[in-house]
Amino acid sequence: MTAPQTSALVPQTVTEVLERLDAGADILPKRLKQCALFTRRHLHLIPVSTVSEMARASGVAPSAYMRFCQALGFSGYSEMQGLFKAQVTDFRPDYQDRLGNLRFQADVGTGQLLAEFAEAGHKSLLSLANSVTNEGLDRIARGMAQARVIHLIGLRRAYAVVSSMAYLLDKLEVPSSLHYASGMLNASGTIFEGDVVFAASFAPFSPETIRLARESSDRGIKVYGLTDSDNCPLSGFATEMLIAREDEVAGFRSLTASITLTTTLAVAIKAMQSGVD
Amino acid sequence: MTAPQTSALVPQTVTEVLERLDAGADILPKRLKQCALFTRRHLHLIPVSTVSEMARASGVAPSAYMRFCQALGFSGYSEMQGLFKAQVTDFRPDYQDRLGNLRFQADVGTGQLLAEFAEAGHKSLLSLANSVTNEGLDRIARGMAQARVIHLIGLRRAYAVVSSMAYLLDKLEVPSSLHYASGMLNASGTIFEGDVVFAASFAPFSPETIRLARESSDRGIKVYGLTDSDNCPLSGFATEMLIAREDEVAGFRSLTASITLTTTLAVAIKAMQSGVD
DNA sequence: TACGAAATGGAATATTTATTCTATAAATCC
DNA sequence: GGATTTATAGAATAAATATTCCATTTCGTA
Repeated sequence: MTAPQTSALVPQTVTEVLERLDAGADILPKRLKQCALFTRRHLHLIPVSTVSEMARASGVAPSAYMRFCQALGFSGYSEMQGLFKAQVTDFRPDYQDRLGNLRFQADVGTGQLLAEFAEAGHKSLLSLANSVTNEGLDRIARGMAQARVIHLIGLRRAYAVVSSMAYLLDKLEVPSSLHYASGMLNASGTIFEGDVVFAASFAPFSPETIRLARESSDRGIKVYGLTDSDNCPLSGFATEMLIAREDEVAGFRSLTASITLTTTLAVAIKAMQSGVD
Repeated sequence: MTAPQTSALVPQTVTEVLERLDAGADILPKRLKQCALFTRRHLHLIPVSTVSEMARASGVAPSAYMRFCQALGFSGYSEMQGLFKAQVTDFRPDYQDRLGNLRFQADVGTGQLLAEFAEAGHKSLLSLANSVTNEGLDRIARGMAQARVIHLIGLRRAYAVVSSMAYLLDKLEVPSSLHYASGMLNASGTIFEGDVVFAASFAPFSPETIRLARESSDRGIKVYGLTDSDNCPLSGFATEMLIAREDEVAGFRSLTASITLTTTLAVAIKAMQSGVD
């Protein structure tokens, strides 16, 4: 075994790069330390950037960044970039052969599954624009912006949707209240005139959600609904409905379209309350 | 109002590219259709591939792929690649800037806002394929599939993510436990050997999440992490990390990539427990 | 402060990669 | 079925990018 060189061997994994980056933070000279610092926090830029870009972003000359790569053990930038590009390239080597049968079964790997869900997400987002009209969304945002308090209701699959909305509305300082399952039986008592209800319910529809929304509606409270189906019970009495269909993979659906829609809605509500628009 | 030309203009968004790709599938000549087909399913490869690579993967000559880019409305491959690289390169503004940004661009309508969030969703899904490797996801699914109980931890923005995962795992009959904020101080007592922890934490990172995950890790429990940043504290001790970056609109982010990833993960875990794969 | 060693930035060079051109092959129309 | 347009693949060229070299500066040490 020869002298304990700091580098010598070419890093083979991202983990190894990280280790050398952290180790080098102390011993590297000024400019190279700058490179290490920036690179450590922007690893994701490596595959899509040129040396010059990484150098400029790190605040050094291209040749300095070059020496930085070599100090890490690579022959140059290309070799380092190759390691990071491989992360992406290895992801799906032979997709085209399997087009057609996307069944979630034995021969389908995990990466394939992710590719399928991503694809389903793209489709869901594209169809979102078709089912949601500009004016409808605008009316809903306007209606909800005038509420004293926005009551959010959603169970099961819809719970994540309304809870993300609750988080965002809270951050935006829009008064809202997230109704949990346990408190729903008598939640009616906390909903007053001037409030609005935003209820999300996907097929098969939770009776509790429907009931609470209907009770509110009966008392003259405006109810806005979000669903994934044309025959949602909410549409029988809701002031206005939103539809977000999710493409499915092997019978499973993500929440891409729904959460994109509710996120938009929350931001639009805040925008209107701020007097703009 | 003039007729909406199919091409002519340079696509400015991923959404537009997707639309033209889907439209062109019918009208394009043979080789260019091959390009469209492959590219549609491998959008994430564009930023890290050369024309030759994309051409070879599509089964055509480089010059054919070149014409394909031009048929889409780009001047060439570089221009198309630039659009996809930009998504990674784009700089994310700070938390404090959000309301300011919102007011600044509030003259855009609600429908425009939805289009922007949809576009951000497309980008996030593309970036997901860049940061998650086939093998990494596979290892994680395998590791979590062997757990006695999966403990889900996530606060604030990450809460919706873990709660949707909890719902799905429950439906799939995979033993899991969702940890809420209030119970987290002594939650350590409910996590035993043979369990695994799945912790989600986005910048700025919740100390509670990190602490509970670290405590578990110190006790020999396997911890898997989900974050949106290269420098998440979890990566210091987690067995394995997942990164899901979300593109943002006016400083606001949806949860498209994160939930797509966790949905995939849940289904993959179940698949492994069922003995397939 | 003066010396040597190490580090730096910009310019020169080599390599890779995008793009265009052209001859040949299909497809389409009359 | 021949003529004309359109598509294709490979070779030639142009552009971008990585890499090296070297004169100059900076740093550490005596």
